[in-house]
Amino acid sequence: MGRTPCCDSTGLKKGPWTPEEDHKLVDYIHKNGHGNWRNLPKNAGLQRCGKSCRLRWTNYLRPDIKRGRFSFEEEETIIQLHSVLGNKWSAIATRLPGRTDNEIKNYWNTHIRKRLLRMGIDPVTHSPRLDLLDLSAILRSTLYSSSQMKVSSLLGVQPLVNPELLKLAASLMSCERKSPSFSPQNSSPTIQFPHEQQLVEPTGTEFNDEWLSGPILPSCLNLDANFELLGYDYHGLDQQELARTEGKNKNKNLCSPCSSSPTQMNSNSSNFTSAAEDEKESYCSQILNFELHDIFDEAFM
DNA sequence: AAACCGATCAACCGCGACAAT
DNA sequence: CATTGTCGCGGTTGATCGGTT
Repeated sequence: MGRTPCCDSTGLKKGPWTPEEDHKLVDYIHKNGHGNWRNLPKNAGLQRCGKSCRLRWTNYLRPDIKRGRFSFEEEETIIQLHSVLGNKWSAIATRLPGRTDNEIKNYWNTHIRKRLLRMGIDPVTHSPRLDLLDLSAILRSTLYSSSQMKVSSLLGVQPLVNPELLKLAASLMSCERKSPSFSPQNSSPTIQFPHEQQLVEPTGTEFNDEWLSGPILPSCLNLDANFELLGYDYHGLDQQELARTEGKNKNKNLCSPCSSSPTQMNSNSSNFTSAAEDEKESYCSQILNFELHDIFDEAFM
């Protein structure tokens, strides 16, 4: 590329638009259409670059723009689409009539992203941030129980903890240790549950205090097998775009634990109040907890 | 009242895609 | 095929505002 940006010309105004400039731009586009953005400012009598005019029009002055807070359904749609399309804000915007890509992007970064993080959901992968879960507590009790296993067997009673739990924990640890530089871009690990994989029996050298006190859960867990069951509604998505996006997102976990059919929730189209946001957060947390319980139930029982 | 801080969002910038030459 | 020009996208910035200290 390397060509000069269109705004290089000196003397062109930058910064916030005045009502007069807005009026000029709207008036010109209503009469002539925008046509060539590069020539538009000159023809419209604006001291702006075409790029600035296009942005002002598409993000602010367009008559079909819906302003105001995002509705419950809109936010849910954004989360669902983001889990499929990633940061394809323009693609997401085409499915939200009246909303611009810029508006959606801002809303994502200022509201949704933070809420997902608070809920322990990775806003990039839409999967639970298992690195935040405190498995150390589980492991401590497991370790304690494992030491009792021999005693239990000697006594002829069943151990209190499913030994598979211990195996899985060991597997998780070795996963973390083997790939400390793991990133979603260079790998697509999927957790292998005990019935699917030969697990390494923990030995005395593998379990130590460092493990129990350090960051416990590997970031390489991928629970997509379970989260796919949440069932996205892909209806209405352009299949070509999906295919294109899947190429870029193939290493990501394309699911959203806090998605659901809008009808399952409060279907009022009311805008969010802080209370409503709390309600939504709570709702999503419940789903997340539910799913996590399912996962661990399935894995350990 | 003033300073500080975080949230919000309009606007900018750089770059890639694609069409035209 | 290479170069040039335009458009649009996504990341980032910075002005503004409201709340808190």
